Amino acid sequence: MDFEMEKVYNPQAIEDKLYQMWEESGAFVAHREEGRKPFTIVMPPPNITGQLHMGHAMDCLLQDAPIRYHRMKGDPTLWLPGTDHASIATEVKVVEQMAKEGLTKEMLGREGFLERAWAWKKEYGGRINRQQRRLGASCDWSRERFTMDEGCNRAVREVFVKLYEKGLIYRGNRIINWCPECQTALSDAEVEYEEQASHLWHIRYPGADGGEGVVVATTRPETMLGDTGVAVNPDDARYADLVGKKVILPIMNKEIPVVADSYVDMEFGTGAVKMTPAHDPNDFEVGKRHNLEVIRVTNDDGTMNENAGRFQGMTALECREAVVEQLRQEGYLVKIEDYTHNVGTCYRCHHTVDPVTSTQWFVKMEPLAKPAIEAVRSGRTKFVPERFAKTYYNWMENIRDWCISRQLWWGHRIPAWYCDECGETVVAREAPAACPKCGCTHLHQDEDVLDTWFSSALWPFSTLGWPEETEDLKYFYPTSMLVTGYDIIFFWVARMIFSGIEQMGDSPFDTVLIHGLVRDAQGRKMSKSLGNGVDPLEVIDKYGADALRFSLAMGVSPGNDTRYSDEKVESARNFANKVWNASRFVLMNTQTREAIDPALLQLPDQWILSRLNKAVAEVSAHMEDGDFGMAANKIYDFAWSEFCDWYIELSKGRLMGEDEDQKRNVRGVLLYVLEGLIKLLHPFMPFLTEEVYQHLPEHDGMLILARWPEVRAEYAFETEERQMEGLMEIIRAIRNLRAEMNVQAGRRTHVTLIPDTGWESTLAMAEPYLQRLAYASDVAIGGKDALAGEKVVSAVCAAGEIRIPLGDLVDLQKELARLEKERKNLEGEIARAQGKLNNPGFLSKAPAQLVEQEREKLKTTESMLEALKARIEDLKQA
RNA sequence: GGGAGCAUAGCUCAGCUGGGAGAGCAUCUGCCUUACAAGCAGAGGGUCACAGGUUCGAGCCCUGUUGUUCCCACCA
Repeated sequence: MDFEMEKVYNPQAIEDKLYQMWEESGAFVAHREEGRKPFTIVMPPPNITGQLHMGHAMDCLLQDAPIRYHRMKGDPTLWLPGTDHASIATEVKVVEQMAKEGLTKEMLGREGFLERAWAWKKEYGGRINRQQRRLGASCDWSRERFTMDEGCNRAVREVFVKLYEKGLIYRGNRIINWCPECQTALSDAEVEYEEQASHLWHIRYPGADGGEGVVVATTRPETMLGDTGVAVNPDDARYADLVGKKVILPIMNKEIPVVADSYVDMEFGTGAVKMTPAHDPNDFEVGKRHNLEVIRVTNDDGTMNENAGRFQGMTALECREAVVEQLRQEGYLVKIEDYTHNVGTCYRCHHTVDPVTSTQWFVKMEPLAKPAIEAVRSGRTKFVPERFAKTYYNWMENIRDWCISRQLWWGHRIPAWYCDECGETVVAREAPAACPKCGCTHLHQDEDVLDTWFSSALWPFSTLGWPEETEDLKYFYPTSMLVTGYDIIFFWVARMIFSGIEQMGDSPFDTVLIHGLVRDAQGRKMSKSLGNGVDPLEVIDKYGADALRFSLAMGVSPGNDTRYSDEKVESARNFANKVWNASRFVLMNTQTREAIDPALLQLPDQWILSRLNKAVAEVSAHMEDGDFGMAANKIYDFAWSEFCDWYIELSKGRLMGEDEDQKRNVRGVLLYVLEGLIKLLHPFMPFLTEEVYQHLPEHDGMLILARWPEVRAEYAFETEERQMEGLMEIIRAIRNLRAEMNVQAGRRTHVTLIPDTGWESTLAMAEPYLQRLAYASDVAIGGKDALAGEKVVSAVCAAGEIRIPLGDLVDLQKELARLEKERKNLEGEIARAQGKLNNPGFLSKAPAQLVEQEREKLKTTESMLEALKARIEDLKQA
């Protein structure tokens, strides 16, 4: 051996070095090759708010594996990385950071605040890049983007102006979700509903004519201060007389009308609903139909405003208590019921959101949603697994206009200017010099920024240079695949699809691969508040990046959640070590590359070459389907259970033997199979496999640039595979006999084999393999009367019968019992096979191949049973 | 209210278009066998949630039931 491979694989020693080698070599950089279809993934940009978590590690693996696979297949391959400014999330973090220094946004001003935000971006954006490198992400850093870089800014302004000019972006006063904590509007998607135990307050609004009036039920009594009407169902006989009349709003002591609207459900509550158009989307709609006044009673910070009278300044909850108390005192409170309902909360800070009327910018969704739905329905873009398309349709078909303005500073400022003189609104790509209407130069820009998802929606083409007609854009758009979690289908996937269709004329992806969440060992969501998050970098420090990656791939099925556990990573780490040591073994014996001479191949060689062929075919198919869990399992199985457990052991005899031709040929096979194996494994364990590749004799550069293995027709050995399986069964049976008889591990025993018809030549060459793998001192081929009169243990396999003379170790009764048990097994199997074959339905309807297979099985089993019975008879006579 | 997922070995989960139930971990037994004790060999362990149905044949397809998780809607 002309190098040192440590006995235990040590990832820490090599990972950084290899990543640096790849990056410096330019191996990750994509090249356009006209006329060839590229494989492209645009990375979902992580937020710059913090560091990567397990979900990112999963994301990373599920993109890096197919990227590396396609690169090895020789496709022009681009994985474009980047980060997201994450408007509201980052702003919250920066504000928190400032608060520790006693600073507020107002103290710094817009400019000063943005400076701090950019400093934050520099620090955390850089940190995320380093973390991705540690995970082994083979993305093209030369094309790295940021949602607020100059190109993305241009794209955002371009889209905004185009949609505005088409009438698809408008400004209006409507009900929106207001977060009093973040002090900004939110889109519907940014509101999370949480179930809360609360009450249903029944309040009497007496008639203005001195009548009884109505009793309304509400979950938010404090909003009554802004009530401007009461609605009942037009078909409700109970209130027919009241419609058109007025009732008195308690506390405020003002008259409000009773209106009839079919929105009201007669069955619920009292059948009469108080109308607060300023604070409820449904009331707002009803109010519009009946010309009800809109009175807002809260401030932006969530406290009550001047319209709340003596309650001004209280928080909503304080106000609720005070209002209820006054109602009680004045006799208007009829009853209080326990009631659980869902309360909308802000997805960033989880404070209760306040639905309020407010002037904001909106995207008109219906015209955009239609073609986006069609793109998926027609199959242009496929969701994998398919069921997520339903989630997508469901959302898109019921979509409401998208509120895109945010009262924040960190983000893309809305490209709208207002004339101070005439009030004209100007939407433009660049700041206008003068008002186009009145010609004055006194214009001020809209203070608000855009929803962070507005820029994310453009990511698949803004990153490729749009609105510039760049070569990259022409060549790489539309992209091949999007990989992301099911939690952001609404936020992001849907919006990218309609934006791509609107701006580029085509959906941005061929496939949307959806994965599940990584949960903790108990199946809980990883979260900061629970403190159960696992830092991928700590896992990498402890077990290596390859182990983490492989553990994420193993046993996952597409779209399903997985649990993280140290045990899984440990198991993957053990596998890495196994492959490392298998490589070490092969390389200890291989200084040069030996050509394989087909004429010299023996049964085990043919078997492993044929098995590798099948592994290559299966893994390739799974990589194409995006079923990386299946691919990883297949590789694991092939590497460990076939190559290591069997072939390496089977190779040792010849490797250490005298036959130079065989020695050379076995080395050739070992190296060929090892090389195939590490190539299959490379998308999952890039570091380990590259390191091994670097040690291969006469290797051609870097594994990352090497070609994906092929299925080779000359290495398809069906018959030999079956013969080898027969031999393996014999070896397992001997090991089993020895274990059951408590034969000392080191003690070699004579073995006699009695071949079944057709197995003579296979068993004739079994001796060296049995010596090495089954502790045989020697192997004799015998007839039915072999070892007659000796104390033997025996077993029957498909290939033939095994007899081992064990002298005094043999307990006749025990041996008989064992054989009887085996006989029962065989008889059971025969009964099952016969049952099938005697069933006319099976014979006529099952595939012919299957029937034939069943017949073969029956024949073999019958033959085994016959041998077993004879053996039992012999024993009984003795 | 609508929709989706899951229910398989003690635990975590695989199981492709229906054709004799698998892996990892855990457990038990024996091994430092010259790649690997992060290992090797052997063993035990399952009414595939329940009830029907389709089929020659069902873990897989259909219907229903139960339990469980999630998403959407938001009747105050």
